[in-house]
Amino acid sequence: MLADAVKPLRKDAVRNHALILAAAQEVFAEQGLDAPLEDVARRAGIGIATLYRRFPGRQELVEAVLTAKAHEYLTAACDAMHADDPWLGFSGYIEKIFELQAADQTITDLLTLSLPKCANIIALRAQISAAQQAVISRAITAGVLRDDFVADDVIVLLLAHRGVVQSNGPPDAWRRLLRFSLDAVRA
Amino acid sequence: MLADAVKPLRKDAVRNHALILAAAQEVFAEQGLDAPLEDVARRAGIGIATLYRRFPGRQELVEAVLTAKAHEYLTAACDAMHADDPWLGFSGYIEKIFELQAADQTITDLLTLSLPKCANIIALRAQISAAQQAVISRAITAGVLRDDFVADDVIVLLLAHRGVVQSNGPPDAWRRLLRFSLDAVRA
DNA sequence: CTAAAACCGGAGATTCTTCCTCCATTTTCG
DNA sequence: CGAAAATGGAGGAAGAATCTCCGGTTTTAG
Repeated sequence: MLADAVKPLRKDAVRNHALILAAAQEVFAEQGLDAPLEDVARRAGIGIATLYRRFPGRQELVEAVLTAKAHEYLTAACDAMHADDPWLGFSGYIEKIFELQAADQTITDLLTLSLPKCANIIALRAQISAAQQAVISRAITAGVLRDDFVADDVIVLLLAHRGVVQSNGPPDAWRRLLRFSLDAVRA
Repeated sequence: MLADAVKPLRKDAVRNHALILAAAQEVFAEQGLDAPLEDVARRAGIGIATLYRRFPGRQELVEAVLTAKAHEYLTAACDAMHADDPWLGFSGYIEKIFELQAADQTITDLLTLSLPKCANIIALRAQISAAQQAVISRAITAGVLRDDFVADDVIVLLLAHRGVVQSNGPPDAWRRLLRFSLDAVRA
């Protein structure tokens, strides 16, 4: 493999690249990963053609956004792993990801969607899984989490949570579900 | 108000009316209330124009379908109210409506959607509410249901359930949520 | 400073989907 | 049988989203 000499982007191109990424984060968070790309361009304050020049298609943009999100998520899992108390670690983790998802539709996709050719997201996902499993195992060993709880249950909870968040009912209805969820899984 | 002499429909028209209704039940159950009406016509085996002649617009069709669903739902609530055991009544009710919703997307809409000018659905909904409240109150009084459980929590559970059902994960993931839900709300 | 190269933006062609109507043909019923 | 009622499918209207062309502008290098 030869090191390909990538021609450096012009500085306005670099700036727009960043603007697009930031706008995409916001728009995807609000509308989901299939939001119209025109909305992204409008929020970035640039033309649609520019967006297509920086990111050949939706896939590339989605990958960039999800990679950033994955880092955020991974931080939550690591924090939980290192918490003092096993139950606070676990429950804080669930609360945290519920909050993330309440503010950002893309979180569920991050864990459930299959991103075919995106190695770095797959790698991040593996790290998240590992940290999450540590949180779960520790809580079960400490006797504070029901012993039949498995990693897939986190996804079930996230899917359930999304159902509540996406409905247009009272904006804090999901806190009620959080409470139910924690009551349900505590040993 | 004069009694308006409604001209009787021709027998083929009556038959098609029934075919459309049956098809709409199936299609809406699978795809949601905003499924294309062409799909309904196709499943009914009739032309699109015929559908529009029998039902002027989507609204009328939706109301007809939801009215039928509401009866089904009301039956579940009444059964639960008359069950021998308060907990079995409540838990059986939740399980029943989860099953209904797993097979039929429209159930959530029935309780959450506002159907402006449809008196009979509003009436049915009131009956459902009353029966459901009886089931809840009885279970709380008997000390088998957490005493802060309210009617709106049923909607939270249904919304959560829908989130799981609509995801394209394992088709029985929702049973896991059912288990969590019942564990969470039992006193 | 100047000109080439890179970049920008938005109009608009394209495709897709759903809704709904027109009208020639078929079915029902007295 | 014949008139009235009903049917079905083609196709126009409308809206949403994707992606490209190209005239004009900004950056960069010599």
